[in-house]
Amino acid sequence: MTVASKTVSDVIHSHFGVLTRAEKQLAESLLDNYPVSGLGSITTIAENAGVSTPTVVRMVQKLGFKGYPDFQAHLHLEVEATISNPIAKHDRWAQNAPGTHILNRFADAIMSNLRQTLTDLDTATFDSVVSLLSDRKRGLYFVGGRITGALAEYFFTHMQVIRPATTLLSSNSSSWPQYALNMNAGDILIIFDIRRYEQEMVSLATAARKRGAEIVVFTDQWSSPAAKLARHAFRVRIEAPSAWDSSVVTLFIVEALIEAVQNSTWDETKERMKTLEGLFEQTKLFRKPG
Amino acid sequence: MTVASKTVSDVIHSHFGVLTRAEKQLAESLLDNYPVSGLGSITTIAENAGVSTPTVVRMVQKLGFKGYPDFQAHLHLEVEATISNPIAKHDRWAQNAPGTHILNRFADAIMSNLRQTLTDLDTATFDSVVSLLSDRKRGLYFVGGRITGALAEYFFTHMQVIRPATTLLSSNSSSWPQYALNMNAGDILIIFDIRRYEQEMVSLATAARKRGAEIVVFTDQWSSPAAKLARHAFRVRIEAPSAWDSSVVTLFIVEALIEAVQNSTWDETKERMKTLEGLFEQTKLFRKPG
DNA sequence: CGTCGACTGAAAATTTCTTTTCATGACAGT
DNA sequence: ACTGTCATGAAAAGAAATTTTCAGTCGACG
Repeated sequence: MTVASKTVSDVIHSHFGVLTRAEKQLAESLLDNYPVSGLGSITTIAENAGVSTPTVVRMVQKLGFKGYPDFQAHLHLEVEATISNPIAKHDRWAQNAPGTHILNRFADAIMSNLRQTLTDLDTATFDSVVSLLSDRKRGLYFVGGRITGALAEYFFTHMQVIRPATTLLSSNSSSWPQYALNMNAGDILIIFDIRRYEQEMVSLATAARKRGAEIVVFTDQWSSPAAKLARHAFRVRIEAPSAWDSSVVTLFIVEALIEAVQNSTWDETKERMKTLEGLFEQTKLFRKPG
Repeated sequence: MTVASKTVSDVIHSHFGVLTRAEKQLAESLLDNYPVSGLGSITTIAENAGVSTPTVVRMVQKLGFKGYPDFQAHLHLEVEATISNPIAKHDRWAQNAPGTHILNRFADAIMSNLRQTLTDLDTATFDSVVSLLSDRKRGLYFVGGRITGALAEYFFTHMQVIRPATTLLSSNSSSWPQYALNMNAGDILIIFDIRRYEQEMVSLATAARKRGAEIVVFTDQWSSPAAKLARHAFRVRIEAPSAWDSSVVTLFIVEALIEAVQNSTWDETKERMKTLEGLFEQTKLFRKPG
């Protein structure tokens, strides 16, 4: 008999009628807190159900599995399907792109990075950072390195629209001490530092901490040394089929943060954005009169 | 040592630094598709990671577990927490109520954007742009708007490492005419222009065309007016569950281009990068003597 | 009341998994 | 070049799990 695409739960239900007393007892136990209860060894689940191990073997064979390992393999697949995310199953990308094309390979890598990053990412961390960034009493300072400078700038540009008191540090580290000097207790320093890590980031972070600033770090899975000084750190997967690291997932998180912050302070942001729109229009008029 | 309430994932991360090569390899394998990948037997996961079973045992002990069964028991508890308690830490990718957290909704949107963009994208266009950018006889000019300026800068920073004759135009449009004046026939102007489109982009593109430059445009699905003047245009999906447009997929294409260009001119790029690395090192020595 | 058939778990047999031991090879420091 | 340290996996030893065997139990039915 084949168990094909039906879930283990389905199979148990459909066979419930032909099960014996001890087997029904076992089935109940398995369905209770399904499918996690089937994760352990045959001994464990036999004990939990209050039956003997041979009963387990007989039942899974009656259900159509080859043996207990086979049964458990099916269960594992189900757990995986339950836990793992929707983006895991991306079928064919661009049909016109052959499988080996760089675009496809890149897409695969980015998918995997995104999936892993989100798996590791604690939503509580994310939410905490959002509320930190939403607090208008705190000044925001953004800094990035040679490559990540663009990300810092992107983040900064948006936050500057959303709220006041945002500053972008030049990517030239010699000016950093002056910025640190201006920081007040409760201010936030957002650091982008992925390998190869910049030496001066640690000094900057230390100086900021001394001034009482909170630190949020965007780094890679191997963690910048500056992350040790941070209140919150985002460990992003950055590997790509390339000589360079990928910033795509980092940008993803930045954009999600932007939206979340904007959303949490919408009432205040709304007016601000309207005013700003007006200013932009005015600037254009100044430059192109008529 | 106790591993108490920290998740296995946390423990792996916090120990990542002290892991050896094979152990890191194993850790990667475990974190990939965590926590499901740790469900099988020690033999299975060792095979999946391409390491020996003793390595597995040594690592889990190094992580503070009593042995593999202990390690797996913790993992099982986490799986249980994940599945049976939707509000638990791992509720992202929510199985029952998909897309409640902003991260989920963003991920869905980006996935969809990426898929659609790749479906619409002609690989021939991509490859043509790669060969244009790989041609060292052509000068490269990058320009972006208020928001997209960061993308232009990111692209520029990488290309500057890979090849000579790259220029980043200031995002202040008043200086653009001077840059246009310097362009030669065959040079390439890479424009980032997504809604709301910048008026001056068309003027710049027109001026560049007059000088004989080729134009490559990154725009959105509604197309910047500058795209009409372009040799090649990337129409990227930019919609996000946000008041802002998403640049994630644009950055994706930029990174793919960077890799493809680097790859197609690796022999020349190699030496160049080595020299550059040396220069960076030297700079550091200058800044931090001793 | 006796017989039969089916169910069940104890225990043995078997298989698989986990842990330990140990030889090898790589590498840093002398 | 030598030496000691460490990482690694093959293989053996040990432990546990899985499957099979088998005898005891129970109820159905004559």
